[in-house]
Amino acid sequence: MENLAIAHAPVAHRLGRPRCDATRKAVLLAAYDLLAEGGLSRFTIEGVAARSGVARTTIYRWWPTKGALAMEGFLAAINADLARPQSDSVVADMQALMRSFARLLRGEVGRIIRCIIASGQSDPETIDAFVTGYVTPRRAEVRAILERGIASGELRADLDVEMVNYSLFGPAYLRMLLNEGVDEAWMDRLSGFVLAGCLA
Amino acid sequence: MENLAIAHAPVAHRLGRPRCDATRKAVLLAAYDLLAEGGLSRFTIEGVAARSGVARTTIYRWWPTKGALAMEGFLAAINADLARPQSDSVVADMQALMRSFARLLRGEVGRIIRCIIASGQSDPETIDAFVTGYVTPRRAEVRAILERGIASGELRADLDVEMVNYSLFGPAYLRMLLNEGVDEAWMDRLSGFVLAGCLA
DNA sequence: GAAGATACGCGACATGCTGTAGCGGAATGC
DNA sequence: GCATTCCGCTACAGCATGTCGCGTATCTTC
Repeated sequence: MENLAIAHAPVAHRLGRPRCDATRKAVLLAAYDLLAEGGLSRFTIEGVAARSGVARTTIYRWWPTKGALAMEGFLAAINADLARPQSDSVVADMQALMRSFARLLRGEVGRIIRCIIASGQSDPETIDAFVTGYVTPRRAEVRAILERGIASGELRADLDVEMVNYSLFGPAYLRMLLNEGVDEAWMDRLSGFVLAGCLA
Repeated sequence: MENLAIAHAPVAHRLGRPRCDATRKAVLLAAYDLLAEGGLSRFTIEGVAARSGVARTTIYRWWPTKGALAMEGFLAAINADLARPQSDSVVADMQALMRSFARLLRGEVGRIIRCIIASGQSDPETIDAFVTGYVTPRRAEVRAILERGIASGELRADLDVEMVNYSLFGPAYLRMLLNEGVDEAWMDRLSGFVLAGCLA
């Protein structure tokens, strides 16, 4: 809930009344809740205002678009709930990570990610924030695991790490967005398929 | 423009004035145009009504949701513009197909697909229609190519065809949705990576 | 302590889209 | 001719958006 120096940073203001942090947090929490409960359709700035008890005009003052608000509410709420196992086998670690990602996509967070991607299609800045604040860090984690595997000789030395990343996450996102379901069995099948081609 | 017995079929009406097909086509064309021009944000039923010259109430009578209208406008307009090469090499064929898919995603159709996926996130029926009317047929084409490769011995006999499908299209969709760009060079790299693991 | 600056809540307003309803005219089958 | 259905028109209520003042609260600087 604290990793949010992204926008509206405190800036060590010099003049005037400082921004009320309780208000800001109430807005972000309400945004997250509404997102998690009702999806994109029920997510409105008016709704966030009503739920948070913050004046609607205040929200308009600080967040430029609905998407930006949703994004920040999301980023403010996610705690590192993705498993980060580290065993002898990099393949096993990746499979565990992808299984945990599948659980994530099926739950509350998944619903919010869908909202963000959806509203980002008509608002590039939302997508940028999502990529910067969420996707890129996750990719870095995967990259680290894979490079560990390369270093240990478990994986091919000439492995295209970025493509492995895409081949694992791309299908998962797609299945979620197309309502095809992201269960652990399917995810195992996918990671099995992709990682089989990565072995040394 | 004719493959549309999906909804509102003619039904060989027995009584009353038959539905005006020109009106229906005008609506679908306007829907497609608005989608292609302005994206999801500028796509409204009111806008479609204004552009098509059809009364707004008439549109409400025939299309249940905005998403359904967008979907049908899209499906009514796409002609088979995906390359369907058939050479000696299944790998080359797949690479050509994916390149052509990359071009598609970068163009007008890509923008519309983004709209459909976006509005589908708060409207399951839109996604269903998209999967049924677009995704599934395309998957079948890929499956046919891959099975040809298996039969000819070019590809592994135990290949998980469905996972190849996902590994190729999943990343492409994801890159498009995340505004990362789907250029042919990247697509070649992806298909090269995936198909390398499919060889016999 | 006073002045200036900023944050917040409140009320109001214009705008646009949604979704529904009723009416009248037009086109069809019986 | 008649029932039936389609279509366009007008109207309406509802809701969300985005902006504007205004009054008040809270902070820094002098």
